[in-house]
Amino acid sequence: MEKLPLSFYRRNNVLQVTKELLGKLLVTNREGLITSGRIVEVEAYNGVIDKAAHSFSGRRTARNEIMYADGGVAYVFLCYGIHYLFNVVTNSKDTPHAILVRAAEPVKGIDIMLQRTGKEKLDNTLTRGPGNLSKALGINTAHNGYSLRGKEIFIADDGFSFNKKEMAASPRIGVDYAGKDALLPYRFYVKGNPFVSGKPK
DNA sequence: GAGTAGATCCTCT
DNA sequence: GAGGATCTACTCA
Repeated sequence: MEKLPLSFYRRNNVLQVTKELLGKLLVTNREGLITSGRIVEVEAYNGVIDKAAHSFSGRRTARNEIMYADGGVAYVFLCYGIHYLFNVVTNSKDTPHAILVRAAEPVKGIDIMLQRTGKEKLDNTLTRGPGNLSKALGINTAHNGYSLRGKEIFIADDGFSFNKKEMAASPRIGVDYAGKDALLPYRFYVKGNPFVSGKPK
């Protein structure tokens, strides 16, 4: 199992990187507790020209500052006061591309994830949707800016990949405020996977 | 099964 | 002071 190299994240085509994240393993290691999931749903946020992105038109604030960093770090923010959303920053410095990881299939540490989410047994709600995923993996704003090749949180390739026929694209979820950019097919997911969230329009 | 309200808090205007 | 890259539970049918 290999951690993805920085060159994977620092390419300039965020859509390509987004597609290639499907099937990779997202791993967290909190105080020795290792949990991981296979990524089955992601969304691309295309820098300054994407109205749905926090970085639209070059907006740069304390919150989204990390989007302007070199690719290969985590961007975590709190949404609706309740949910932490985990993003992968891509491309190079000053180009604020990011990928929202929306869902993963539990692989390791399922009992730990159940404990964190207060669930009794594994079902498809454990890591379905960005809020649940972060909760199960123990991700919060403390991880903002962390390297994705670090000890506590990283993304790895274990040689597995989904068949192209199993993947599909659709508009993104929950970004209706973005006008016509809300219609862009920037969401990629694995067809028929029970952990994939949302209802594409 | 579909539709809606409520939770809850940080960030930006 | 408003609202958000969400989720769940509850209503009504």
